[in-house]
Amino acid sequence: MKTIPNIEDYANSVNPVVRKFSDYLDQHGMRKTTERYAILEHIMNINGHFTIEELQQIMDGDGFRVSRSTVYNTIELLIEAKMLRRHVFEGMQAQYERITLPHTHLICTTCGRVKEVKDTNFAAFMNARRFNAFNTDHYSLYVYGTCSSCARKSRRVKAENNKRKKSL
Amino acid sequence: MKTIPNIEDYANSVNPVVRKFSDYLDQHGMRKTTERYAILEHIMNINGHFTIEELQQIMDGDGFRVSRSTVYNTIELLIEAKMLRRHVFEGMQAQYERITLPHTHLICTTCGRVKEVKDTNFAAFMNARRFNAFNTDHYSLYVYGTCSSCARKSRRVKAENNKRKKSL
DNA sequence: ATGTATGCAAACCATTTGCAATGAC
DNA sequence: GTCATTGCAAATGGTTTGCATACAT
Repeated sequence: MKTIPNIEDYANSVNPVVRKFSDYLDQHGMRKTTERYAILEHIMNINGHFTIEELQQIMDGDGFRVSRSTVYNTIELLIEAKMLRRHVFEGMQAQYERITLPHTHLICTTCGRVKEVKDTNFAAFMNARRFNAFNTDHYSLYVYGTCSSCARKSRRVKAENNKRKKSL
Repeated sequence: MKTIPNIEDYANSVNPVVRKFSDYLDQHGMRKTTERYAILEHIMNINGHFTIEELQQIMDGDGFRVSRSTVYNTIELLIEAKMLRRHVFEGMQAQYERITLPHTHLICTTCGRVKEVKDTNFAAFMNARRFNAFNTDHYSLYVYGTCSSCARKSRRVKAENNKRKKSL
C-alpha cells in the first residue's frame, strides 16, 4: 500500500488542489479525515473520467480500503466545493472528473469511451454568450458519435459481409 | 377519457411523426399497438421535457392507463427510432424530449426547471465543427445556472436579511 | 393460429440512510 | 470528552426482467 501522508502533511500541503479542499473543510467546520484526503489524492491521479466503482477499485488495488458510503460522501463534498463534476452520459452510469479547463466531451455510442478535447473556439463562444435573464454558472457539451477505432471495426465487419455475399 | 383513434387510423395517419413511428415499427417487424400510439400521442402534446412519472400521470389523468413497463418499452423504441432523446441533468432523474430542432438547455440549479432556447449561432458553430477522427451523430449542450425567478427570490431573501441585521 | 406485446410483481443495482463504533478536534 | 465521520447493513427508488395473459398479424 502506498503510504498516505498524515493529516498535518495534508493540512500544510502546498498543492493548490489539496489546499482548496482543506479550506473548504475549514470554512464549513468539517473534519479533515484520512479517508477524505486519500480519496482526493487518488482522484488527482486519475486522468479523465471515472465511476465510483472504478475509483474504489483503484483505491483497493492501492491497499486503501474506504467504505462505499464514505466515497459517495466525499465525492459529494468535492462537488459542493466545486472541485469535481458529475456527468451522466446517455445510457451510462454516473462518471466524475476534476474540474479543470472547460472542454468538450466526445462520447462513443459504440464502445462508451469518453474523450475530452480542448476547444478554445467553443470556450470563447460560451464566454461571450449571455442567456437572457439566466445567470450561467457552468456548462457541459456532450458530443455523441463513433470513435475512430469503432468506425474501423465496423468497416472491417462490413467488408467481410460483402466478401461473404460475393462468395455465395 | 379522450378517445384514442384506432390502429388503422394511426397506420394511415398523415402526421409525419406518427408516420415515422409506424414506418419504424414496420421495418422492424414490430406490432402497432394501441398503447404505443397512445404513448406517442401524449408525448406529442407535451412541450419540452418530461419524466416517465409525469408522462404516466398525464396519461392517467386522461383516463388512459398503461403499465410502467410498457411506457419504458415504448420510450426505448422511440429513442431507437431517433424520435426521442433522454437527458440526465445534474442531480435529477432522467427526462425525455422529442427530437426537434437542436437547442440549448438552460437548467436552473435552484428550482430544477429546464428551458430550451434556440441558438442559431451555436447550431452553425456545431455544424461546421469537425472533431478529428470522430464521427458526430448528435450533441447536447447543458447550461447550468440560476433562472430569473430564483434570482429574484434570492435577492428578496438577502434584502430581508439585511433589514433584519439593521434592526438589531 | 402464432408469437409479440402487455401488465403485474419480483428482481436489480446504484445510491442513500440509520446507527453503533471510531477518531478529529 | 464531544460530536462529526466512518463502515456496515438495510432501505430506497428508478429501471429492468420473468412470466402468464391478451391481442396484432
